[in-house]
Amino acid sequence: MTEVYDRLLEHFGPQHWWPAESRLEVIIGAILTQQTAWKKVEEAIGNMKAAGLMDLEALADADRSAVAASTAPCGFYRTKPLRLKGMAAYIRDYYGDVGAFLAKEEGLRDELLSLDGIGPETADSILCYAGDRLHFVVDAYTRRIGRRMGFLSTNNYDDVQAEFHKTLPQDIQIYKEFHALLVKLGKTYCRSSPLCGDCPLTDVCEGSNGD
DNA sequence: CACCAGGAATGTA
DNA sequence: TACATTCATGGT
Repeated sequence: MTEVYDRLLEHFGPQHWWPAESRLEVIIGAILTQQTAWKKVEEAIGNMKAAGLMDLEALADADRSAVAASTAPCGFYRTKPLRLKGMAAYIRDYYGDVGAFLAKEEGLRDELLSLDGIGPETADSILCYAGDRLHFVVDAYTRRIGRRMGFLSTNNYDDVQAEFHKTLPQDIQIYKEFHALLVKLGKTYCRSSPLCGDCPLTDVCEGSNGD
């Protein structure tokens, strides 16, 4: 697994994840990017900034329709605006600000999971990229690649994450970079089998199908 | 036309 | 517990 990381980093270089100006922006982006191309998330975040919604108070108190107008490029107009507002209201009401919320030592992941619209991957994205916690982010590419490369034996989210946690160095930068690199590899070579021939890791990849 | 994007919630067996 | 469906928009 670590060899895969080394070779991906050498081949693709640093991916500079997570692109954001603040931790709130990471959280918002994590919710907006669900089943949505990142380019659209950038548009939506730009819209939110222009509308003054990149702020915990403003977002929590904003009209759902106003938030929807900004997040429109990301689709899910009935759910995402409510989820963003719900998240903002929760953090504001119970912690005051994002920093205080992310500083919580225990139970932070469970608390994130209790919020509407935040599942395992989104929670770990927030913990890893906004909170600098050692929570590896497991996505569809990660499981597919891990299985093809032969370094993952299970498919369950928590089990896959545990494999990474026990194999990787306890280094937040590696956690951040590795996940970004796996997404980069997946988007570039693992979408359709013909591309596998040009993949830089064909020598350690067992096959192109099996999904 | 089908398929997917830096998933989650809900329903079914 | 393990799948299947729905959510919405825009790109390929």
